[in-house]
Parts: sequence; structure tokens; C-alpha cells
Amino acid sequence: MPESRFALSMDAYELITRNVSEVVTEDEVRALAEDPDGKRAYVGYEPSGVLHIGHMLTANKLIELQEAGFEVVVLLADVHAYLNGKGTFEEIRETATRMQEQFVAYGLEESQTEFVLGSEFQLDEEYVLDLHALELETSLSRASRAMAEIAGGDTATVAQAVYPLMQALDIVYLDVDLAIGGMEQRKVHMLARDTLPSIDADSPTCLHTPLIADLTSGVGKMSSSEGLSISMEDTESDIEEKVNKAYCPPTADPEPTDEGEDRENPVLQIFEYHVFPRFGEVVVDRPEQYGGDLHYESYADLEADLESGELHPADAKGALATYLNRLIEPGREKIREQRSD
RNA sequence: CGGACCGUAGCGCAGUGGCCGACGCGCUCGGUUGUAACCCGAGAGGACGCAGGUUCGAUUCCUGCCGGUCCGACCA
Repeated sequence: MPESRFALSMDAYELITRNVSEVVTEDEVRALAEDPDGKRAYVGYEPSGVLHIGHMLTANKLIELQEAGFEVVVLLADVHAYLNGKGTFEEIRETATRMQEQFVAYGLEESQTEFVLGSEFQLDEEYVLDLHALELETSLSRASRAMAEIAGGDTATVAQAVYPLMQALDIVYLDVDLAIGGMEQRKVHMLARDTLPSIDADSPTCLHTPLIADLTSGVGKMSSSEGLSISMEDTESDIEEKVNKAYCPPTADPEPTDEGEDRENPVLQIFEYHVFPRFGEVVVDRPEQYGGDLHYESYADLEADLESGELHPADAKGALATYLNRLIEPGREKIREQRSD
């Protein structure tokens, strides 16, 4: 099992905000970091049958928060998934349990993790009335702008306008001190900060994790619905193949495309946000003819070597596939069990 | 409710009453590069929104429906 070696060597604030794209607000998080024990952090996920690399990215943050002393609440957002057109309620609920088991297999500490099904409290009268109160405070265009990065279909529905307001309310009802989400969630969280005071609740403190770029182009963000994405149901050879297909110029700062779109190096991003946070050390298995194995103790060293040419992208990819496979293996095993039931 | 425009491969779009429905991006395969991208070569993929009608024949004309976009004080 991967272990973090950072828990003891970093101060709490550093650990809590490590690898995040945005801290809202720094002062609020510093206050939490002063005494993290027993503080509650949460992420909501629309249940899906299989964890993918995006789920794992926020889960990495949850694991770090647990190391810092936080209690973690994972909301299995069945009602949200339903509102976002992800299937019938029955189908969605079916996947929630599987998802929970996969999170534990991935490395969330079971004793410090509270899994909550959204429908357990989101249909209560009090919740619904509070929700209507928020609806009264929120313009349709604000709600749909907040949903733009999350919405599944191409048509905005009324359900999708309600969705972000429920997220805001969840933060109150789950009694959490810190809301975690990918950068695609930031508008929803900002809406929550603006709106919750109208029902006498506090504006939530938020951390947003980065989004990993599309694997084959480096443009935009990786999506589980299009292009290549990595999930726990990938076999070892799937992973090798996908990583090998990844866009990987020998730099951390690739040139924009001809159309002027920014590009990232997704291979490096995965090292930074997935591999190093979960493994203390990375060994790149390199053929003798190119100089033999390389050892890295930090992401920055690996990046510097790729940049200088010391580390060839092909070797970096080989190592990435190896470590991704190690990360995914426990979840892969769990999925195998789930499917043989 | 009223009006305008639109609905053609995964996406963006061209086009014609009958002749192979074009192009760009994407995708697949091969070449090149110790990865990928770029580049080169070869491919796959479409009941031309649905239902009627006109016609010898409709994807192209007409009607209805469904779906989408925009407009609806005055002026123009």
C-alpha cells in the first residue's frame, strides 16, 4: 500500500493546501489548520459504477486531510446525479455502494470516513423548505452559470438549476467546516458563499483541486465522457496503452496550440497530483543503454530532469504506468469482487 | 402566444429534385521521432430530425410534428 511520508514533516496548513489550485479563503483555512483534529471536510460525488482519476484526485486531498486530523465526509450524491440526468434513481443508488467500497480500497481511512447518501436527508421537509428559500434568493442565470462546468446534457434544465443550491445546503446539513471540490466546482461554491447567509448559515470555506488536462492533447480537462480517461476498471495494459498515447513534450510548460489554446503536460500533472502525493519516492526504470534507473524524492526533481532532457518522456511514461497501476490495483481488485457477486 | 432562422458522419459545417452527399476537426491503421505532438500516407464512419404530401423520382419542394437558437415598447 502506498504511504505518505509527509504527515510528520509538514505543518498542517501546508499539508492541507498542498497541490490545491485555490484556497477560499486563506485566512479561513489557516484558522482550521490551527486545530484540525475533529474538523469536518467533505466532497460530494455523483455515484458512478467505477472511480476514475478525477475522483481519485479529490480523494488524495481527503486522505491528506485525514492525515492532518480531519474527519472526512463523502457525500454519495444520488439525488444530484438524478437531477443531472444520470439515470433512474434505482440505477444510481445501485452504484453508490460500489463507489463507497472503491474509495476505501483506494485508501480512504474507513474509521475516519463517514459515507452519506444524499437522499438520507435531502428529502426531509426542513431541508426542502430551506432549499426553496435559497431558490428564492438565486437568479436562474446565476444558478445555470454555476452549473455550466458540471451539467451533463447540453440543455439546461430546471433540475440543474436546483442542483447547485442543494450543494450549498449540503454543506450546512452535513455540518462541515471545509468543502472540497475540483476547480469545476468553484462557481457552485462561490454561489454557496454568497447565498447561504440569507438563511443564516455561514459562508463555507473551500479548497479546489486542479483539473488534469486531456491526456492526448494537453488541452482543457480530462473527461470521463470523452477522450481517454483513466479509471479503476482499466487493466494494466489499458493503463500502459493510455499513458503511452498521452501528450508529453519534454517540458512542463508546452507551447499553446495553433489555435492559441493553453496546453499542459498531463503526464507531469499525474506525477504531481497522483503519484508523488501517494508515494514517497519514484524509481524510473530506465534501460542501461540510456543510463540506468533514476530515483526521485520529489516531483520538482522529476520535472527538472524532464525539462533538462535527463529524463526522457518515454521513460517517464513507463514509470507513470507502473505507479498508476499500483495506485489502482486495490480498487481494481474490489471491482472484480463486486462483479463476481 | 406570435415571428425569424436552424436540425446533413462524434463535433463544426458545404451542397444538389435524379449522377460517388464535399470539407475541416476528431477517430482508426501505417510511416517518421527512443514517448506523445507536428508531418506524411492509407482508412472507418451518415436511414441528409420524425411523419405525411407533391413528383416518374426528394436529403433537396409543401404541410404537420418534435428539437434547438434568437427576437417580440417605439424606431427601423
